[in-house]
Amino acid sequence: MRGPLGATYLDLADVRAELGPILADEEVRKIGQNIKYDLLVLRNAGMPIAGVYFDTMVASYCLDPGRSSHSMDNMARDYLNYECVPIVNLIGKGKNQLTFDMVDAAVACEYAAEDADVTWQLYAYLKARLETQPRIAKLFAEVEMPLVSVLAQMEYNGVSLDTALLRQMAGELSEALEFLDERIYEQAGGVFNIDSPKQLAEILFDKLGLKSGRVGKAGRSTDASVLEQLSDQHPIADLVLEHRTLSKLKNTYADKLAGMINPRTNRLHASFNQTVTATGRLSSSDPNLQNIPIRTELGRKIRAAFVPAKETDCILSADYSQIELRLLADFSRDEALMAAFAADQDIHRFVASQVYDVPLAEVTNQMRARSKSVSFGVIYGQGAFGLARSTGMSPAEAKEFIEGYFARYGSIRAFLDECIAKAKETGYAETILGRRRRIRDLDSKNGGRRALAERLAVNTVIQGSAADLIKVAMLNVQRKIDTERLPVAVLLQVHDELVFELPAAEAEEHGRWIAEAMTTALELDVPLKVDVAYGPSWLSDK
DNA sequence: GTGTTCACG
DNA sequence: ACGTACGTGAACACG
Repeated sequence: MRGPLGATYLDLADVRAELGPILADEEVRKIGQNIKYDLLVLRNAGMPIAGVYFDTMVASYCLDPGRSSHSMDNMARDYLNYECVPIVNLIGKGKNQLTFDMVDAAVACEYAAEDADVTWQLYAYLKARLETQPRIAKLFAEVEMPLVSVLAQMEYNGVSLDTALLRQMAGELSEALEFLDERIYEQAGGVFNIDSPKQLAEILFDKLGLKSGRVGKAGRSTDASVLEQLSDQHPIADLVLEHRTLSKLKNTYADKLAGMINPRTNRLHASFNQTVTATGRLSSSDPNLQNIPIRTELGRKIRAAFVPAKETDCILSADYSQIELRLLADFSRDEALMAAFAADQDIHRFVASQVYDVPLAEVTNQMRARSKSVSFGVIYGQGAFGLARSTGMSPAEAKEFIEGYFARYGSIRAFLDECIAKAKETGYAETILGRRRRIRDLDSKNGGRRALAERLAVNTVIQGSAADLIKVAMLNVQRKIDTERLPVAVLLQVHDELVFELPAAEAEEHGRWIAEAMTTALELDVPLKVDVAYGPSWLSDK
């Protein structure tokens, strides 16, 4: 057939008739590069795929999650010593770029053939490498490959948004910002671009003569921590902080989200990326739905716009409680910590009572907050300086507190040391399911680099194991939805949380099995806990 | 394209 | 003396 540009192209009905049955045949194993994309494109073109077997992008990620790119071109260059024909040769670039369906079929065929050939060769190469690493091969075959289809389903589901609410919020934010603009210009004695850190620094530190703090490559920092320091010296600091908060909310969320709704489905279909992070976590993009505000009252309201499409449905969220600390307790086998989780104690209160050596009832809010900071700090490998900064303690106090913490939790110290020792010995940090991240610089003579490597060795084990856990949970949840044909749609994964759309009348019932599926995803010696909340939007109180 | 800033877990 | 908590993605300014 002839297209609008005179190019020949294939008729969709012909393609569907020819390829549809093969693609739908479970017995015909599918090998591809970034198969999630094909799953979505072909499903939307009336050709659902079964028998998803081997994704070269996902295989490469399992073998080396720290690699900067798992694109076919990049892998072909590194693994096959082959330079692929750049797609720009076919479609050009910039504003006159074509889409692939506008390319003449004969030209497209040549390109597609290279694509298939290179993917096949990558498959052979990656399969052989996987065969030398049984745990990674198992992780790939039993977790990551099945997850491809789950993520495709999530992306296909998308999420419904209350656009009127977003518009209203954007309007209110605009008004508040205009008001703030005027007051900032007043305080600054002139108009400037508040969004330009460079111009803002000139106003603050040159024109108004405030004392500058940290300096970066591009000049004096104006970030939130600096502005907070300045807030008792000049009223402009708080105004700028407020301006930053509001413009972030407006530009990144209130204005943007509605514009990304697919007019065909009336829903927002983000990407959940499986081959991006070094630790095994997913990432989300276009838009990122893993960083929707929650920490402040105002920002949190954005979540009210994440709604079910039908009035009879609801949004249900299920999140792991203290997942990383539970893993830390399990890995370190610290008896007191394990007992505290077994008894379902408020873990930060419990730790505070032990470190300060006071009865649970006498733990103050400050004691609890400090213990919470240290526990998080442990997971990230934080030192006394960092703890001091995050709690407001003096560095000496912080140092003392950390010493007290490890005096009480010697087995945690031992676990951290073991993570580092293992990584030094093997060159890898390894998660509960055998996912491996290469850790360099553990022997570096540069103290800073070595310390960073040690933090990575620890953090990767914990963060990566939590990622393994929720991936298994997602597989179990989607499997049950499919086999029992339940009216439940998985919408989002936010690292320790899954978000669903389901009939409001059945929320209790579905919440029960979802929590069960999540808590039993992996067998640990520490009980896992999942909090479930549901309501008319993602805002729903917990 | 890079740097800064800030949203999340 | 040095930097100083892990993992992400996006908007904006600037050259």
